[in-house]
Amino acid sequence: MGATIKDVAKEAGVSVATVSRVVNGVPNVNDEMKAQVEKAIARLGYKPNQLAKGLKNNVTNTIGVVVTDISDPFIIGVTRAAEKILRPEGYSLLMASTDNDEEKEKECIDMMDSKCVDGLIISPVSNNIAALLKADTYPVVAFDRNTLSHICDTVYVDKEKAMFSAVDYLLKRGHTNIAMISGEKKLSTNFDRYNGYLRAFFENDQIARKENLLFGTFSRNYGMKAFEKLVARQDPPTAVISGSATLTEGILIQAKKMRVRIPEDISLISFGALALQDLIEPQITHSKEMQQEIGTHIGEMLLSRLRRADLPVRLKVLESNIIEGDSVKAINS
Amino acid sequence: MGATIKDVAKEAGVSVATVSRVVNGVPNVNDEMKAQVEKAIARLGYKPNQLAKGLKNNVTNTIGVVVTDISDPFIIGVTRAAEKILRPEGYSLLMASTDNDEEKEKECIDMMDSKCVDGLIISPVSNNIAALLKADTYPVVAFDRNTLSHICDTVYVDKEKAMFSAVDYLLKRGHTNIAMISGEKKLSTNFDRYNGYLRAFFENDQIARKENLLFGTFSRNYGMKAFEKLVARQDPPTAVISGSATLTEGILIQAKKMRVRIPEDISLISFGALALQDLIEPQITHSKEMQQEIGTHIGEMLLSRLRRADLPVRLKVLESNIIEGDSVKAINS
DNA sequence: ATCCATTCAGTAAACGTTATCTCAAATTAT
DNA sequence: ATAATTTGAGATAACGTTTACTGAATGGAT
Repeated sequence: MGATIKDVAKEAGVSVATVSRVVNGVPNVNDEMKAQVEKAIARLGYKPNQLAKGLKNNVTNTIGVVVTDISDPFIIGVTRAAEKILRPEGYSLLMASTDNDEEKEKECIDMMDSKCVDGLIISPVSNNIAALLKADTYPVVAFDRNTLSHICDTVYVDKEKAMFSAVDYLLKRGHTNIAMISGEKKLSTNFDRYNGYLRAFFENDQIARKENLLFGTFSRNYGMKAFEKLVARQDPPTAVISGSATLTEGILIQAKKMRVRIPEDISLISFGALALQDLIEPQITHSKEMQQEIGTHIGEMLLSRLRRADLPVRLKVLESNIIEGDSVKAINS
Repeated sequence: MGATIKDVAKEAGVSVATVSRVVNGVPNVNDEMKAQVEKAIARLGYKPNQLAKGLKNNVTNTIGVVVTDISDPFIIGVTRAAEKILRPEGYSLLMASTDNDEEKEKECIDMMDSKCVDGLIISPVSNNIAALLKADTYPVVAFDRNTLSHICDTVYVDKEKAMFSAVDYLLKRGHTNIAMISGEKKLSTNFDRYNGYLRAFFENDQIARKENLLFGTFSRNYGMKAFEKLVARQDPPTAVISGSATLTEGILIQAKKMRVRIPEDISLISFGALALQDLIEPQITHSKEMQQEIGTHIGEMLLSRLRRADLPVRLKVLESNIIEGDSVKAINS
């Protein structure tokens, strides 16, 4: 334990109230005394205890971040962008991974709550945490899911539309046997993808086949396994849409291993670019992940709500375009 | 604010002391009363306020992580591995990026201090933060630097040896014009690289040239710039050693752009593998980064010291081998 | 010279816990 | 039946802050 306010008071020969006033820049304190206190503070290296401050003032200058995995590249990109906004305002980030486990997610939220964070950034797993998250009590910003958009501020990319665009793009180029490989089925973001997929088929007067929709986890491993399974089918798809950059990595590794050429044998569209896009053949046609934009919006939404709690609940929907590469082959007759 | 211990006491018709006893599993409390209190807790959804607990007990169950950039892949890998060890023990991570700025680093440490973290994980920037970091007051584990190894527990990879191995490997294959591209010159990890580089030349009876040592930042951008500069020289190096995976990415991108073939035109060894190693031609000869091992050791060291403060200061040195790929061409006569 | 504002600094209660100290009641030993 | 011990639960101080309240001293207006 470092020096406390009491030590400073004694050292400077004043009361603790005076020290507190000096520290917090409250007016009505004599210049001479102020100088004396400041000298004592410097001498003792006094730093106010944020725990005590938090207890008294209900302010911790800490923002909780509850996500599936703090080492997921997409999550990190988002978090880092949010940190860039929040740190200059004095906030630091308390991070916890849920590993896509609803039980752990509940624990994380409870923990954040009992550590009295000033706000929370969350990409929810469970579909019924609305009750847990007392979003009316403190600022909460959700991202990458839209299940909470009526409860708390939310920023997400319109995945329905992005998926629609991707499927439409493929259908227009003659593909109809189009597989989609994505993460956990229960996530709203995957329900959106599903809807976009169906709508594109519907609008193009084509029939979607349910065995072309593969859900697993957003991991390199699942990308490999799912792709392997697809290729082994009697009627392998002519095109695959990958739900995340991590999945795409797995798909590409597996394709290389099985000597499946992209796009000659199978076309590919990815949600999210690869970290090393520039070095890889072919360039992958993809829909932008927009980590920066998402993180920045999260930071700004949180700040504005920290300043004014009575704002209406906001929903920021970002749109993602398809960036063309060379991973799609047209197979029109 | 949720319910406090007082509310629970009132609800259950007992004193706060009794509630506290129930919550903390202190014996000597009547079963009937205990049941009553537990019911009240459930009814009110009471969760102990960690701020108050921390103030009273000097325990926050929070570990600070002070690193150059929380979005650096190496740092994240390490942090995530440490989290895997620490979370099950009830600790969460408070993270802050220093951006390699000594001033910011000081602020981060002060902040962690005033937020009363139970321990600190740090990869220091400044060479004289020993005074700041009261490592005798609370557990500190440093990594990726060895400047603090006499002050606090440290885990790092022997970069001197790794660099020696890399340079030796190249010299033995006929290279003598060997460039090294690395990050910030002031970091101890780069001084170690420098020493390893020189020792390899010395032991092989070769002369090292100072213009072959390039220091900048651990970023993709610097990798590109530095490589461009090297290639443009009158006597471009026949081999390049890259100080990190991020730098290697930049180097490869630049090489492709300039149509420099690896290893035909220039050989390459990288500190750290690429995320997509498997997809890239050629396979890059590299020295393992060992994020997992580092993070795990950090977590374990921290835990053991949290349990026993009086352990001697420990230094865990990991060794990294060269993994051969196809990015080095022998040029022996 | 008296009164009223002002300015400044100290006292103490409060934030939500825990733990020590009491003390009453219940149990055991005589 | 009484004394000695054990058990169970309440009151309260303390952790390090902030802030409303109190009050002394100064200064200006009458």
